[in-house]
Amino acid sequence: MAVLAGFAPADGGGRWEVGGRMAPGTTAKAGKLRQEAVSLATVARETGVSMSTVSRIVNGKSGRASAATVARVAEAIERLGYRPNPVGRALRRRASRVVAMLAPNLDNPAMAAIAVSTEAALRAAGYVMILCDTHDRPELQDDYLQAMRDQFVAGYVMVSAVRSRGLEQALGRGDPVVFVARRNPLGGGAYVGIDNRAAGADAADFMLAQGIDRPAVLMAAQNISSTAERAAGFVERLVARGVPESEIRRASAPGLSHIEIGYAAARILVGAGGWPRGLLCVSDLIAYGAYRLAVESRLEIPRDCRLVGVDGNALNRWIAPWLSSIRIPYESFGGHVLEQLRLLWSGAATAEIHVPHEALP
Amino acid sequence: MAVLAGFAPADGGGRWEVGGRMAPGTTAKAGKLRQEAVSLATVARETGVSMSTVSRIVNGKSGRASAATVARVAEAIERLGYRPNPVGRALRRRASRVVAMLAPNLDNPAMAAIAVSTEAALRAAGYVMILCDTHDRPELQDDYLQAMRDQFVAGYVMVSAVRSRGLEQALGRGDPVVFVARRNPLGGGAYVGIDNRAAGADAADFMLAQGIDRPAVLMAAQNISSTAERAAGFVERLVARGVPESEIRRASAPGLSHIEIGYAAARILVGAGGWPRGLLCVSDLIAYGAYRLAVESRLEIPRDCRLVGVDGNALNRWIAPWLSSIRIPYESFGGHVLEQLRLLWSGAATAEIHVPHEALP
DNA sequence: CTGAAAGCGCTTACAG
DNA sequence: CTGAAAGCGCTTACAG
Repeated sequence: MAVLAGFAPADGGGRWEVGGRMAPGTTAKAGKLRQEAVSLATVARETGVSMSTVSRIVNGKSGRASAATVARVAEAIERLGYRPNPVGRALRRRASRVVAMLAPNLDNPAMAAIAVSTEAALRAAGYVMILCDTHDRPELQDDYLQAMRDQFVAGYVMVSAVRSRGLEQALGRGDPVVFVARRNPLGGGAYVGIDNRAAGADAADFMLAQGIDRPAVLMAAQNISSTAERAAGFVERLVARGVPESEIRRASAPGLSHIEIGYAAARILVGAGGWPRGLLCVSDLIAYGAYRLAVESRLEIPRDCRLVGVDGNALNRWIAPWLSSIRIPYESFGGHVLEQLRLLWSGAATAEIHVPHEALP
Repeated sequence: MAVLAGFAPADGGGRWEVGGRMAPGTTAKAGKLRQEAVSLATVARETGVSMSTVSRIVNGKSGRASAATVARVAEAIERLGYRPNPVGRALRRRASRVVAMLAPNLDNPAMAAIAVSTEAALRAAGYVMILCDTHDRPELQDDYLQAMRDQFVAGYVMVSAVRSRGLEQALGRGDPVVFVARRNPLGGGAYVGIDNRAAGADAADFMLAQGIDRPAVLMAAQNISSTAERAAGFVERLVARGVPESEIRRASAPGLSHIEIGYAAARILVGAGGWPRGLLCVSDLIAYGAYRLAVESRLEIPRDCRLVGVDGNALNRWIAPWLSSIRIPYESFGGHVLEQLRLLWSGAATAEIHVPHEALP
C-alpha cells in the first residue's frame, strides 16, 4: 500500500520504489494473453471512479474523498499492483524524483565513496540518482547539466565542480544544486565537505607533536580547490606556531591524477632539498605517489619520513599502514547532501555543512 | 544542428546531449520577461508547419518533407536552440535513452572502473546511465529493476548480479540485459567479462614457472561467482601439470568485503599448515587482506610468499608493488557492454564476450 | 466529495 | 509532402 501518499514520505507524492507484486491483470484481446500495464486509468475503471479521484488519493490530497472511496481505491491499487508511472508524472509536473550527480573521475576512491553514500541516502528518500562523469571538463559538465535539466531532475549534486557557463545559468535560475568536496567555484551555494583549513591545521599540529619542526607539503594544482585550502591551513598553523614561513617547503606538479601529481611533486621537492622528516600530502592519492618515490629512494616510511595524508582511504589499514591519514567520513556525506537538497527544495536558506574530519592518532 | 536525426547516431532519434545555446526566446506576456521553454510546438508555430512535420524532420523520417521545409525547420531549431524533450519522448515511445546499471558496492575499485567505462561508452552513444547500488541484496535488486522498468529504460547492465525473482521476470519478458563480471545466475544471456578459468590457469602456470610447485589458493564464498571459476581453473591446470589435487591447499571465509575475506581466509590457511610459497588470491582485494596477515607475520612479500592477485588495480604499481596481479582491462568493458546492448536492441543473437586479460610478467 | 477536460512534450497511424 | 487527431500516464484547476 506504499503507493498511497499517506504511507509515503512526508513530502507527498507516491514513492517510485513501491514494492507491489506484478499486476496479475491480463487481457484476452484477440485471444492473446498478455500482461497489461496498470495505469491510473485501469484503477479508475476497476473501481468505477474517475482518474482524478484515484490520482488525488494516490497523492494524499485527502480530506477530499470519502472513506469508502479511499478504501475501494486502495484495495484496487493493492490488488492490481499499481505503481504511479514516474515518466508520466515527471512530464506533467515538470519535476521528477531523479537527482543528478556530476562528478569527475570515479576512479578516485573518495569520489566513489561519495557517490555510494549519496546514492544510498537518496534511494532511502525515494529518489534515484543519475551519475554523470564530467572528467573535470567544463563542456562535459555543461552538456550534462543541460541533459539533466531536460530530464526534469529534482536537483544537482556537484562533486568537485568546475566553473562553467551552464553552472552559472543553473545557479542564476535558482536550480537546486549542492556542492560537495569542492566549494562552488562561483561562490556561495549549498556545500557539504570538511573544513579543509582546519584539517590542514591539524596536520601541522600532528607534525609538531611528533617533533617534526620543519615539515613540507605536497599540493595539487593551484586552483581554488579544497586541497589548496588544506595546504594553506597547514602553513598558517605552522607559522602561527613559530615556524618561519620561508622554511616551509612546498611543491606541486601538474598532472592528471593525484597519484601522479604526488610522485612528480615529491620528486621536485626532494630534488630541491632532500627528503623532509615529515610530509603532508593533501590527499591520500598524493601520498601514494610520494610513497613510491620514497620506496625507490630506499627510504623507510614512516621512520625516515612521516607521511600524512587526507582522506582515510579504507585500504590504508590493509596495504598502507605506513600512512597517517586524516579521515574524512565520506559515508556520512550522503545524508548531508540530502539535507541540503531538502532545504533548497523547501526554499529555506542553506549554510555550508562542515562534516567533522577525524583526528589523527 | 545535432538535433536532426540525419546528423545524429545511426539508430535514429535525436540525441539527448545536444549542445545548443540557451533559447533566446522570451515572452512579454503580462509584461513579465521570462525564458520560454522551446518545444516542438514552438518550432512549429515559428515555422508555420505542423508539429507532425517538425517531429518527422527531427527524427529523420525524411524523404517525407520538401527540402525547403526541412531547411526552414532546421533554421528555426538552430535559432531557438530546440532540443527534443526526453521525458515527453519516453512517455510516448515507452522507451528512453536511459540505461540502468545495477551493481553491488562501488567501494570495490573494480566495480567503480566498470561503472566509469560503461558510463563513458553509453554517453558517447547518446545514452545516460542511472547507477543503482544493490549491495548484493536480491530485494534491492528487484526494487531497482522495477523502478527502472517504470522509467522505460533502454536496458539493464547487471554487474555481478544475484539471482532474484525480478531478474527472472525481466529475462522472461525479453528485456535487454547484459551481465558483467559475473555470469547470469540463471544461465544464458549476454555477458562481458574475462575468461576466469583461463585466468586461473595462467596463475597456475606462473606459479610453476617460478618454481613454486605447491601453491595454495584463497577463494571468496562458494557461489557460482566468477572468482570460483578462477580458483577452479587454477586447480585444474595444476592438476593437469602433475600437482596432486590433494596437495593444493584452499581456503575461503565468509565475510562481507573481499578484503576481509582475504585476511580471514589467509589466517585459516596458514593456521592449518603454514605459509605456502605461492598464493593465488582470486581478486586483488583478497590479496590485500592476505598481505596484511603476512605483514603481521613478519613475512617478506614476495620473497617468502609470492602473492598473485586478479584485477590489476591501478594502485598496485604505487603502493602494492609486491603483488603480481593478472590485469583485467575494465576500461574496455564499457565498449563491449554497449556492443551487447546494441545486439539485444536489434534482436540479434548475443554471445558471451570474453575480454582478454593481461599476462603476468 | 467527485468528474470532465485540458495539457505536460512528444510520436504515429491515418487521411488527404 | 503535410496536417489533424489521438494518446503515452499523469495532475490540476474548474465546475458542480
